[in-house]
Amino acid sequence: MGHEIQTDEGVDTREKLLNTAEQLFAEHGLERVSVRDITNAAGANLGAINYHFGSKDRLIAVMFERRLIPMNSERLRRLDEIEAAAGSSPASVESILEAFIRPTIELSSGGIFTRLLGRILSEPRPCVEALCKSHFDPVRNRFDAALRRALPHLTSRDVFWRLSFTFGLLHHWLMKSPSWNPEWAADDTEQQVQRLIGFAAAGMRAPAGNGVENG
Amino acid sequence: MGHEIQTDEGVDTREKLLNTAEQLFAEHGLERVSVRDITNAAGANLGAINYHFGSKDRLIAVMFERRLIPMNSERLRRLDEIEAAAGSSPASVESILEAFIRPTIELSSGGIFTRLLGRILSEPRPCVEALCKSHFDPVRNRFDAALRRALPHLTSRDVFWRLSFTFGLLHHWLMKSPSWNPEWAADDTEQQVQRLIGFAAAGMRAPAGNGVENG
DNA sequence: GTCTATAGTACGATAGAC
DNA sequence: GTCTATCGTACTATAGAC
Repeated sequence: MGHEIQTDEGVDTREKLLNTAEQLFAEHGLERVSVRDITNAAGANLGAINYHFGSKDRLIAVMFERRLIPMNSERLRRLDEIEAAAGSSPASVESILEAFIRPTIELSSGGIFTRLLGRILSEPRPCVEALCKSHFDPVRNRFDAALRRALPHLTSRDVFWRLSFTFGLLHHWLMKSPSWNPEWAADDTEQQVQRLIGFAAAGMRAPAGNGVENG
Repeated sequence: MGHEIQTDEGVDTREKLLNTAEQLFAEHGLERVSVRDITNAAGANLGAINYHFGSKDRLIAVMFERRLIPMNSERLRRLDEIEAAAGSSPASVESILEAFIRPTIELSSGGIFTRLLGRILSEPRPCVEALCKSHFDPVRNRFDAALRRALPHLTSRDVFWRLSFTFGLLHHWLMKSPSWNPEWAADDTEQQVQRLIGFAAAGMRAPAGNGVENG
């Protein structure tokens, strides 16, 4: 890795630690990357993470929120926009799903954060589970409500499940998109978005289940 | 579902270690559970895992394969069966998906293994990634071929992606089904299977993407 | 603000008594 | 086959020189 002659003018240590942590965590997971790994790769000293963030957990929280908060804001902004445009009629399923999915991909910093996000959503680290829940629950509730309006023939339980499945396929895509299989990287971003939306929208519009009407 | 009064005669130490490890790993992940955690919870001594399995990695492999191998065999057996029953015409999308999904749930040992499987599929532990790949790739290829026959108007790339999305939503369901939200547990097994199949089949049957015909 | 040294703890694995 | 004691290593976090 490069020698930084002038650390002060390029990227400061704190920023460099965040970027390095993001890449290492995305690749190897939160548990298998130590603060030593990060500080070494960032060209900083061992104490740097504790000086700048206080602990490994707080570094993770800062690294996570600096991208997730703008992403969720953009999701909600887009949803507000399409609902306003739709006026009194409900927005289409496709447009609602697009409001969720497109920011996931467009605000992912070239794919690094998509993988990190996929990783983090699966990790059992206690400090992270609470973080995910607090950030995702309000967003989920907003999209759930929008989809209930778009699919009034479904019970709210149907919508709940189908939204969960949608998050699931997106989550899996986040984890695997860059590396798993060469074919994953063959389409461009726009094709990826269209494939995700097309599949999820069809699932959302599937015929309602038989007899389970307790939503 | 018998209770074994006599630990010495009912379940031997090796078996007890496997069962205890399965539960702890499913709950907290492979990295955050130590061999000490397992031997303590199993009422065995610290050396037991190394004596019976040689290492933590080998314990993980044995624990994983004892359930995954029968599960994959059953998936392939069911797929063979429905393809034989369909004769020269292709099997339906729903029946193919059911052959994959139903063994996942029915051979999950009351939900413990579903969560462990979901956990393990996300973990970056090197020994596990190779294990997953070697067990899943042949099964995936068989189902991919069956779905290409069932959906001849789709390109093979379309089928590849849609199958990936299907694995994704199933993976997410594996991870979250028991605990995440009280609503997840409200349906019985048969309803879960039908919801999963209904959503995935609709996604599989979605209109083909526009202009991307390079499969 | 940067760096070194190190405290204090937990880990996987092993040796050897029984 | 079971158990205890322990080795060597790696970790997070901190203290203190510069």
